[in-house]
Amino acid sequence: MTAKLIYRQYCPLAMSSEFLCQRWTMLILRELLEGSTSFNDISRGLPRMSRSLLSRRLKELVEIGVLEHKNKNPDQNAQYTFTQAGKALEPVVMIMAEWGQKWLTVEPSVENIDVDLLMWDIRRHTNPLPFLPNPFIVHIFLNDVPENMASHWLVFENNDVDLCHIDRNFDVDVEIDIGVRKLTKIWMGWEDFDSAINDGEMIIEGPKKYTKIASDWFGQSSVAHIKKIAPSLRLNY
Amino acid sequence: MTAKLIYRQYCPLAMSSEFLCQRWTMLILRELLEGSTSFNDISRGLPRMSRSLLSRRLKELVEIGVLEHKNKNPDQNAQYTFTQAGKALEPVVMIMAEWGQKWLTVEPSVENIDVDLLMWDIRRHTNPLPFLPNPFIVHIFLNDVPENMASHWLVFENNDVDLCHIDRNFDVDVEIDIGVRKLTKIWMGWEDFDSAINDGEMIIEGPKKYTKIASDWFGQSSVAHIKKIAPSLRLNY
DNA sequence: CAGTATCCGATGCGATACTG
DNA sequence: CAGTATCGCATCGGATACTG
Repeated sequence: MTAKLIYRQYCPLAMSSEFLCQRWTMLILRELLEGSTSFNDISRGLPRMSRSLLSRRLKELVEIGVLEHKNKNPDQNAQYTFTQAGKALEPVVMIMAEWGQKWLTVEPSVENIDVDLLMWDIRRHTNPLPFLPNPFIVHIFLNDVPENMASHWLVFENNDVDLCHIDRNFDVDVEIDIGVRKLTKIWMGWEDFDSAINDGEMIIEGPKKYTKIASDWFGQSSVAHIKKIAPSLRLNY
Repeated sequence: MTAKLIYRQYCPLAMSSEFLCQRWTMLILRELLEGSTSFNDISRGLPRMSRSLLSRRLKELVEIGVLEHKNKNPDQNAQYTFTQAGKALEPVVMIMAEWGQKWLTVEPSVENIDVDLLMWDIRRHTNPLPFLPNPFIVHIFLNDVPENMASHWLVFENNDVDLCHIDRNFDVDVEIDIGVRKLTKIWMGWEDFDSAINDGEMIIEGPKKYTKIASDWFGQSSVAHIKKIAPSLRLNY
């Protein structure tokens, strides 16, 4: 490793931690696991990380042998992918995420939600079901953020889903009206999709055949299936 | 948390990482899992960590709710123990350790072994078998370190094992002569106990009924059972 | 033994600006 | 799009000294 070693123990946890527990490293691995491969996509998932630091971390991970950097010479399609050893880190990332999902309070994290990050995150977990029309347009209106950040369109097309922030005069199929914190909680599995509709905090309009299975095509976070512990037992990190 | 938040994402991996991936924190958890509960014992397992930082980290972990601090008022037997949430971190620690055990090269870590740390680590995994005499004294002589650090005695007594650095004129039952790096490798499961004896790098003397089952009472690291990948595939962290 | 307060120096990191 | 170099400051953490 290019960086200086801190722990210098023969214990494998210490060795792993020397680089895995560097700032941002676990989250970079998460981005890769979520499917991002390009520098800009990874960066988009880590908006509070400086690009220069991301560059350094990726380089370290490549040097160590966790990642590979392909197509870096031709100026097209450069991408970071896991090596075999890197792929083996998936359970490490997942189990740490699952622990957090189960044990941590959510209140601090839903203050000051980064809207773009949330929508980016949602998009990559949507399910372009064959049953849906092509294209299938969903307009999400966030009713509690500044107007210029409120509208987002999910464009299900050709078995893929695009995210758009500008109104292209879409022929909208389904309209969703919701607060950004509520949306986060639903997407994370912290609150129930249907009960949000029933209590009126989420308004969803469109042909019933699409709205009634909205939770299917909308998707959820990859840890949404992990149940949280009772609120009184949750930790305030 | 008293410290400032870095990631500020609603992602549970990010939330967990806010404190789990602080410097030294994973290793503190390891110490607790290895059975240490007192400040000094924990510190002994982390010789390169300053006590003031350990103090701060423990305080943070207590504040978050991962640890409890018992008996801190009376000046006796103060101890740190896991809460329910903290105990649930065991798989997180283990899986990260197991990944390291499987995938990382060992060469950097066996340069400059901290002898006291190794012996401390060995002691807490020894097995005081009922079959052994009481007391049962093992003298370990490290043949490649400065003379004043070479001798260590394991004292199996009353179903417990003590570690001693001073010759108390012990009535030694078993004598072990070995290099410190070789000892580390055997203890970590990186090399085989018996083959080390056969190739002469480890000399063990005493009644055959004790020496032939030496690997049983000597014990091994808690990740020694995880097999390493082929050397050519290992990562240089 | 079981910590804690203070001090100050190293370095990690973000901001900015730049290249191909 | 895909990074990299430089600069300067904030903060992290080690050393030291101290307390109960």
